Amino acid sequence: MTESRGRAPRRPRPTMDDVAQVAGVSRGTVSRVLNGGHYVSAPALEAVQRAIRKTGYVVNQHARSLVTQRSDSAAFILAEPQDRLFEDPNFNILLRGCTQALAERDITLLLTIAGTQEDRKRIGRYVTAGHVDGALLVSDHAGSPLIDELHSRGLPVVACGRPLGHERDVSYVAADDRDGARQMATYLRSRGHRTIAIITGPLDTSGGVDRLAGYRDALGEPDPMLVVAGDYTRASGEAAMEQLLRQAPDLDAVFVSSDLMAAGAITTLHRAGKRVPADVAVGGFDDSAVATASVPRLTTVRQPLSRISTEMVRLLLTSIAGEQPSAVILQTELVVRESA
Amino acid sequence: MTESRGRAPRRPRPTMDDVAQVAGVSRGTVSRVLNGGHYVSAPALEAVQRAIRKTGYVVNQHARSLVTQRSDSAAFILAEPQDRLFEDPNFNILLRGCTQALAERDITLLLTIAGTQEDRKRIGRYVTAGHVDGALLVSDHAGSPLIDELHSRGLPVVACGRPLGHERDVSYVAADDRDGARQMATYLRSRGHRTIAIITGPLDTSGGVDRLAGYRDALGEPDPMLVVAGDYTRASGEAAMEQLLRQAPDLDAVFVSSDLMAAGAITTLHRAGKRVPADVAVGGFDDSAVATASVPRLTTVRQPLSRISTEMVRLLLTSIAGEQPSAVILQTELVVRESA
DNA sequence: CTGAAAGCGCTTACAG
DNA sequence: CTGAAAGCGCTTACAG
Repeated sequence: MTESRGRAPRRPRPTMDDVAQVAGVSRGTVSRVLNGGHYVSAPALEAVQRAIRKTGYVVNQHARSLVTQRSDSAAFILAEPQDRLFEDPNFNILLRGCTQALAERDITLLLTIAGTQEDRKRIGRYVTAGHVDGALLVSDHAGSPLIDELHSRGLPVVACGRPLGHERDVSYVAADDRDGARQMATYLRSRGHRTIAIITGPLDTSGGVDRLAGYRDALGEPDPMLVVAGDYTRASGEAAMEQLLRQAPDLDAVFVSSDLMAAGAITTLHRAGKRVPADVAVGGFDDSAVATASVPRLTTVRQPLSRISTEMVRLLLTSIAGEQPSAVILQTELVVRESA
Repeated sequence: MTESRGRAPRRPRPTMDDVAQVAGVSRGTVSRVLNGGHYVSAPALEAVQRAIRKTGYVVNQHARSLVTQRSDSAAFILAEPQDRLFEDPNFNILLRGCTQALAERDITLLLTIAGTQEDRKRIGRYVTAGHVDGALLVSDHAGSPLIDELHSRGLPVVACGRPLGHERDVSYVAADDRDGARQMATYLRSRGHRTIAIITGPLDTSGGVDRLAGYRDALGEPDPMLVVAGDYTRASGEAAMEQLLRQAPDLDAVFVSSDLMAAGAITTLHRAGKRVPADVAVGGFDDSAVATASVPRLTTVRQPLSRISTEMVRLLLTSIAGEQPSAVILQTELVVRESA
């Protein structure tokens, strides 16, 4: 009664020696059972399994990692203020895809949020102290010290999106942002729009510069009044659209570099009394959940996020296995709905 | 040139012995420097620090943890499908508060999402393998095996909200849900409303049952047609409101057990041509960011989430230090805005 | 197939 | 204040 209540007794955890003793075998045999059961006789195997159940043994990961030099876990590092993780459905998909792909290999994914400079330091220390075998780096900005530190420590890293300035140093997986943007811009022009503005992502990220480059490929060098940068948040989409409306009131289309910002832009347009797409056509990027939740539903560029996750995990595993860094670029696809 | 490109050389990590040799001291002295610098002479201290810098030494956490039996990290376990984390601003605040409070003690918080049964198993294994010193358990449902496993393994655990069925086993921090609900229900009646419905949270969580109990305290046993359960998501708020409108078309007020669900309920009311609060008054619970973003802004019950975070961390630390479990109940407060 | 032994990289009494 | 030594709990060749 008293035993079953209150704090669970902090009895010392059973070790492999305890299991070995109960099973009547040596510690080495217990270890072999734990690590695949090869070279173990059937009776020994069963005795060990029974002993494990009886003692409630759980391996001590620190001891194991100390000798194997592996932790069987990886870090998902989000180099953004925490709010972004919560606001942007892309991260959601990405995180889920990576978690699942790693779980299949029995690797635990630890989510860490490196929003502040201080966070980045703490996380840099954490991941380089051997806690993880590798890192998936999401949404890092050019000039961030994080990627430098991870790379210089020799930690296997895979970035999501082209890591500006580190294209040859670290592996990465990216959608073909430039081509996707080109498709969208070309489509908008083909629909008869003449004054096509762009809301870009941050210009220290590949999504920012590459989607702008694709727009330029299709439409040539734009009037500077038609270009405003956002930071991928909904609020920044609203604000950027306001600025565009002031700077270029005659625009008849806008290519927005993310669906979430596009949803924000639509809010601003409605508030200004503009109809979408009749007065202003709006194209997004991502094809995330926001695209179909938005009214009208977004014409957008689909990037294959779950495929991106599995490729990131694949590259991470090969990198942990000692391979050279490499890059994977995935196709994008125009998805036409109502907003443009 | 080739050296600076491609894969960083996987040189073996420097160990304490390397540092000791460079500094010309023993390994013990290096360890003392690392652990606070007590009982170390000034020259030795400086020599070691220089050697650490020169070698780029980083402690091997596994080796350290093996002897200290501590990992200096804790798990934040969200026992919900992943989407909930992203949708509900409460988790955001909670996570941030806990991360920060722990960072001050140099403890890293690992976020794990235990949405599926399989996740829960994997995470149970992970946290009981010594990876973390304790766990913060958020949004667990009655009957979930997770809390049993953690507790039976003797892992220090602090729950957010009253852990139904484990009130004496594990520490927890909760807002006074029942009193908050009582305040809201009393307020709604004082405003002249006569047919006051309730959208509850899941009835296998304390937030679900306790807020319903507070409503009962104030208004007595309700007509069953006035009670519908949601699951704290916005979508469930919309659906529950639709059901209420069908079951009790004459209702003139509704107490919704979370702000996010309340926002969903308002969407449904507007869609049905009802004005808020003129036709139907809506009261929320949480006072999260949703409350002020909603139109009209929500009258709601404030729960002190950041205070809850710091208390959770405090209890976790005392539990890790070996103290008996205890509970902290924090006051709630009615916040009147436009929706009721 | 199995056991004895070395060793992973630390911390921490213990002498000095 | 400092060094030598034991020991944390595992895995993995190495003999047998």
